[in-house]
Amino acid sequence: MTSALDETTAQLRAAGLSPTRRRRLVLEALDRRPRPVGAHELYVELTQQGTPVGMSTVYRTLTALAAKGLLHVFVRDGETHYRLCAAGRHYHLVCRRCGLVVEHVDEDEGWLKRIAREADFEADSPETEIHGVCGPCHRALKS
Amino acid sequence: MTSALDETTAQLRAAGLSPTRRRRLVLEALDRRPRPVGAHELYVELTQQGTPVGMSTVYRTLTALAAKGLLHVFVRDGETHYRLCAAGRHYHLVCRRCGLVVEHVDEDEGWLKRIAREADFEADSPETEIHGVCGPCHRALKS
DNA sequence: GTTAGTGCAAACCTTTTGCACCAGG
DNA sequence: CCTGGTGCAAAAGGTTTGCACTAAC
Repeated sequence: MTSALDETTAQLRAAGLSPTRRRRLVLEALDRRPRPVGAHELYVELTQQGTPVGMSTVYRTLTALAAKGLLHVFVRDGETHYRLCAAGRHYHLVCRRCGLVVEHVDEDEGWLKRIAREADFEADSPETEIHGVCGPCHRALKS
Repeated sequence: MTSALDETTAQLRAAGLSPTRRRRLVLEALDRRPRPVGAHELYVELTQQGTPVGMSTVYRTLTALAAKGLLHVFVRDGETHYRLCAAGRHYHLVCRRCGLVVEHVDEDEGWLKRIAREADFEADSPETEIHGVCGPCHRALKS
């Protein structure tokens, strides 16, 4: 069966993008990644894996997917990185050492609302970024 | 009296940077800004105000001040922006419309610690970023 | 066949760097 | 003097764009 392929196809359709070969390959590559990827790295991966893609296609696809809300965007060392995102309210914990991003769902839904109210903000995007060092990296640094 | 000048001088010395004319001017310009400024904008401001400065000096000064912890760094539309920062634990609320950044001190010190613990992170930098729309912008958008 | 997608190369923009000059102690 | 700061111009990324070609319905 071709469920993986079908799934990316469905995702693209749901986003209102025609499911072309390149787009599916980009989405599949993203699907395998635990942490945000830069356009160039993705380009190299797809090219080496025997799928020639133009840089512009990579950029255009990533931009389109992000605009549709399928990807989260992170900036790391002056380079934009993208990662598949879960829907719904959650926070992002970003490791500044290895770049890992953990999506954490907080049970205490009221916290963000309270902060926003106190600061006179509409915190419409719950994708709050918390920066630090992930557990594995922290333990590696201590040793 | 020249207290303003003295103050930037003191800030620079405290940061371990010799208080040159250019650096003081950069710091003073930042002091007048409620929201993060990009290097180019700062360059234009200083130049128009009759103080010729090289772009490289602006960049080098901003980088140095940020490295010393005197400035917070934000990325907006692919351009790095800098703002004088308060010391101590606080969150940043960033308006995606006007770029305003509000520093909010939360009384509930435990929240961040709890999130970090649950996600196995060391949230060493309390300068968490919350994105949204500030009150004035939100009201402007509704009208 | 018509419309959307793609590749290439050039352009763009922000930021960094090399090097000669300058300033301040 | 001598060291660090500065300016200029060039280079270095990363990203976008114009245009001709291709592919999919």
